[in-house]
Amino acid sequence: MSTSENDRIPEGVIERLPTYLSVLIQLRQDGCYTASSAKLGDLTDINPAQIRRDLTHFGSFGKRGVGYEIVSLIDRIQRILGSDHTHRLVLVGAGHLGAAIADYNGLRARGFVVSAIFDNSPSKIGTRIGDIIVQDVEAMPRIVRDQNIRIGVIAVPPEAAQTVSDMMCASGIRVILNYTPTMVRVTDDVTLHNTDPVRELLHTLYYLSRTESVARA
Amino acid sequence: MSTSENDRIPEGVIERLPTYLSVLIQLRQDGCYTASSAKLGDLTDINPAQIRRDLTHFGSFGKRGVGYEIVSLIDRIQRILGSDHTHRLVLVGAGHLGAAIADYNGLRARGFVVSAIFDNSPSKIGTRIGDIIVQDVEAMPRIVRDQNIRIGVIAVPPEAAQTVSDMMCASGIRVILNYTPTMVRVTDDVTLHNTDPVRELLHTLYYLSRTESVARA
DNA sequence: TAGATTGTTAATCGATTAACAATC
DNA sequence: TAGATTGTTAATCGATTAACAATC
Repeated sequence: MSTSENDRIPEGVIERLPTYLSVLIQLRQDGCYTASSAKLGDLTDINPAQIRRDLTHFGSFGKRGVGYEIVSLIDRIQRILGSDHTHRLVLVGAGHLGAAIADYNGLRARGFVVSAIFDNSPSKIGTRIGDIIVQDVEAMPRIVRDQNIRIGVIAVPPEAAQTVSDMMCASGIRVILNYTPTMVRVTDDVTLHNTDPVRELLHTLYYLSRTESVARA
Repeated sequence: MSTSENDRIPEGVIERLPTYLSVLIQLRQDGCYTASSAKLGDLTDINPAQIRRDLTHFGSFGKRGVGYEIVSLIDRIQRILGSDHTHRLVLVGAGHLGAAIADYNGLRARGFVVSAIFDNSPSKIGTRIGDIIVQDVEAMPRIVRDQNIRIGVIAVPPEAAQTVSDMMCASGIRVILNYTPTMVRVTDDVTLHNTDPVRELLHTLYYLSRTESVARA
């Protein structure tokens, strides 16, 4: 019964890997060469034992008495996640939110390339965002298929989210990042990730009222 | 040992409440009056038993044989989360992302009001976003204190995130929503929520490569 | 009453953590 | 070698779920 690669990996582990990656990249930029699980734990608020255990799901990457070699661990995690090569994505919605996503340099820095931007408004179609020309959303399915693109980002008004999602599912998109508050339904072979600022605010609000009750008491 | 209110509530429960709220609001808009845990489970992909159990942490809101009365459950959850009244927030960063957040109607619809928008660029200060005039970020601490605002949203370039976060912590902000990829450090009395599109993409990427390996096999 | 669905228990499952031998 | 830190085990902790009696 080996430690690595065989078992199904808990979702929590996968969720933490990008966090490790962020911290490691920051550490390397700060000039560090190695990092112990204690240091990573301090920076991420994750228990060091858990970090070590998470990593052993994929192999043993550290040196006892030393820690983890940052560059090589970055490389390992990137390979695990599949971010060791470039991924193209399509973006639907050329409003402020779409523009914010397209402008965001961090995407390219981490291996994501916005291949095309779509909108359905004649006032948007034909305009540029960065160096990409906004196209009619009707052209999306063809481009997704032709270029074999698997990631789609939804940044349209909430009413249009389900329609766009349906188009993406039908076109062969495999991962959807939905920036809309609408709870969209997707086909079984598509992974959906919702990001709703309001839902996040509501969640933190609970803790806000809690700490204030405590302060009152 | 009563069922309600006393025990510490698991974080997972609190994370799911906003999801229930979203679905309930959609159901009511669709003209429904009651919803069973089975129906909610279907719409949220959450196990019905878990939904019932989550709710009993706070009381018993359903009618056996009938389900949950939607309006009253919405009301209950809003009270639990503290979203039964309006919350003001400040937004720092008047770029595309800031504009997208400020423009977003869903905020107001769920009880959040953008009280002020700040930037540090002379080209932004004095311009309007919606009906709010962008102010110099230097004015932020005073306004937060004077208006007793407890929620801050960071939508600035990554390099500036820690500085803005520090200012917010020092001003008395209690909840920070960070839309920057930078992992900021906050004081102990502040709740931080990070939203990084790249981190979310990386996370879903893992499942992408997985399903494709399976397809190959 | 009969049918439906909750609230709740008890069993399962899985994730987190402390501890330590292995080893750099 | 002595000190440090990993990899890994075993114990703990908590969350999920199935099942069903209570009850609308």
